[in-house]
Amino acid sequence: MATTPRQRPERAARPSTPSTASMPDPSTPGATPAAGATIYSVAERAGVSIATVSRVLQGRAVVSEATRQKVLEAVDALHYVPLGAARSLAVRHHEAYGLVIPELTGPYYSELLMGFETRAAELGQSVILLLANGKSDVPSAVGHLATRVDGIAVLGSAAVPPTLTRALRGRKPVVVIAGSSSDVPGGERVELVAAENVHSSEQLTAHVLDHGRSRLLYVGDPAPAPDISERYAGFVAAHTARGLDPAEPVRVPFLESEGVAVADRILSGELEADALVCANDELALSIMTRLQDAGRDVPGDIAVVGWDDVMTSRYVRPGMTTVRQPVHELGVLAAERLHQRVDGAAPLPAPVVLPTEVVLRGSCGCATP
Amino acid sequence: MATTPRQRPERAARPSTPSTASMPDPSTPGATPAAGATIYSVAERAGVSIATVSRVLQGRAVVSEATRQKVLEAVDALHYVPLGAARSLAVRHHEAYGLVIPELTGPYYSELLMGFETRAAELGQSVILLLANGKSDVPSAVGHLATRVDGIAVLGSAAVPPTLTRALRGRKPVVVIAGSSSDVPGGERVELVAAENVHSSEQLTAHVLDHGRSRLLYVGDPAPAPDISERYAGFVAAHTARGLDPAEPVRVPFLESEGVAVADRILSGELEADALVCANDELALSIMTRLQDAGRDVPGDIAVVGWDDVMTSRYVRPGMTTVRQPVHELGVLAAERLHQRVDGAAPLPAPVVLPTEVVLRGSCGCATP
DNA sequence: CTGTTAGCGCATTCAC
DNA sequence: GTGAATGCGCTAACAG
Repeated sequence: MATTPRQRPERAARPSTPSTASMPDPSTPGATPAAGATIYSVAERAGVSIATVSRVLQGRAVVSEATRQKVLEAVDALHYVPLGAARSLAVRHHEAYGLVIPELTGPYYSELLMGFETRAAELGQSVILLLANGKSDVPSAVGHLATRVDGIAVLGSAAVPPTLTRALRGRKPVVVIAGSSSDVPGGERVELVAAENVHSSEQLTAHVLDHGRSRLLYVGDPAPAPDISERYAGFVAAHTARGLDPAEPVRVPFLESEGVAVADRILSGELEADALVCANDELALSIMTRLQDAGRDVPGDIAVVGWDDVMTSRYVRPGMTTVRQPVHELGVLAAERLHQRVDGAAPLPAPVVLPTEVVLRGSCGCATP
Repeated sequence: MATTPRQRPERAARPSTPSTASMPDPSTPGATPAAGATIYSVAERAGVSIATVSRVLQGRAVVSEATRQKVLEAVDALHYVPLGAARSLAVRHHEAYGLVIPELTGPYYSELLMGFETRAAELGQSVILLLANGKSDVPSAVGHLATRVDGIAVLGSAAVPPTLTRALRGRKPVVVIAGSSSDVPGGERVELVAAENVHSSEQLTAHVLDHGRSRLLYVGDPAPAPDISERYAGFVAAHTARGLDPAEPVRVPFLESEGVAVADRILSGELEADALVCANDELALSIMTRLQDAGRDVPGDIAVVGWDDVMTSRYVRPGMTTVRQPVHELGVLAAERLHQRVDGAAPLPAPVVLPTEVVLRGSCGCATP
């Protein structure tokens, strides 16, 4: 077979309108052409080459207004929807970023995702979401994700980072959100973005101590999530700074039901404390409510503080003292960094840390505003 | 140029290990090969054809254990990550579904998304998320999305459906979540999945009337969201059934700040009512709290009920009477239907409607549990 | 301003 | 059980 000009097989185009389609009525319904118009069919119908079709669709190169119109007309007459995969293959970019988070309960992940998606969209990137919880084989799920994105953002607490960063070994840019440096095996090309934890936790704990409390308990398991262990470190630091002895953390999962259980252990006398520093608001809220229902006075008998400033924290009485993180900004930042990296930028040598804000309400002992 | 067998340009493969890589130590770090291993480089390294590589990676066809190992070895020596776009182009499927929702505040969208992602993942599909709010040009964003997915699920209240379904005209399967039949212009190939609204709203309203209330107000704008207008229809129906005259809805956006404003209008006497049926919990909660802060007794002076059963509704006192929707299931269902459709199934003729559940707590006047 | 021509990397018949 | 060849639909030089 000699080198003949590429002959596209005439797609069984069975024109929906008989023939003289000189001025087709676009509003005519039911005129769906076979299926799968391609750049070739559009080009043919417009009487131009595929390059021209590509040009007007891309809007990059200059095309005469006349041919431009012909192409546009053909495009919507045929209901042409370009095949993203073909474009991706040609431009050698997926134009998509992956985001891996554990789940989507509470405002934290949602805000993160919103920030990420917003910025990604501005940058012309799609976002493919992967929820790690409940996936039986996370590594392979991540591997599959890597197949279709230019870069991946992972939440540090997703328990994926180690596996992930190893599996990808510099193959794709990765940014770890709210992770710790230990997530980065041997200086791989991984970046970190996070909200400040240690200092604000120390500050919050000190504030509670300033209220005259002396037997504080830290509630929540620091082990699985880097940010939580940082918060516990702050808790410890505040104690150490005054020569006090910090208690071991009460290691429970971050569930409302676990909060109730902790409250019961306090009510039964098993746990003793005059203040509770909780790993997040869900825990703090469920504990406080249970305590109150049992007749305890918060903060009179016992102070309770949380972390995240969820909506409920504004509605309960007393209001929940907590810490607000710039979660949305974290998402934005992650997308931004990913974009830089895909563009060829070198990974930032040090983690980017965003400031947090302690929100004082009544549950810590402050005069309720 | 005669038809010579396709000569792949030897990728500048500068082998990271000198030569005799007979038994390469996989743990050796820093051995990242150039960049972008392809199926060709893997094949070459394994001494097989690309077809064979494809076979073992796909796991479909039968390959001898020996060659299988060689391939696998080459794959991870080269850190081969297949290019999803190339696969998509070849198999003529994106293996991805799009989900279009307005935003991600509150538990509703999150649960929906979780359900959708979970089911999609089980079906081997990625999910590309598009948040409509804040996008200046939603139709084009959706158009771009259509470029890279096999099907799209849209939230009825996203205000996209009409544009969307028109723009896609049967090009891709679409399922509208919590939309109304009016979203489906002229019997296009669009499906509807939704939670029941009219009946449960009527039931909830009747319950409030049964508490002896007579001047009910519906708070929230039914116009933009089909599900809200259905709920208002239920509100109306409950009144009509007893020969009562339903009030016009108090048309406000679904924001806490708006709830506060509504409460203020009640406190000032501008609005008069002994019960408030709110379009969602956020509204109901902000109104109730404001009323209480001003000294009003809920439900004594005025009853308040919401919709969605958010977390806060369990924590406030009195507990918020509300309606729980099977949101997660809605997401699962949407993914499921999309998959069926992509598989060639015909669109379901009638909407699939999932049952909801009225949750009675104290804010309606019930003895608070 | 427009058309021709190569690939992009993978899955997939066919042969063998 | 394995290899050679072809095409998926699009972008991007390169000519004209």
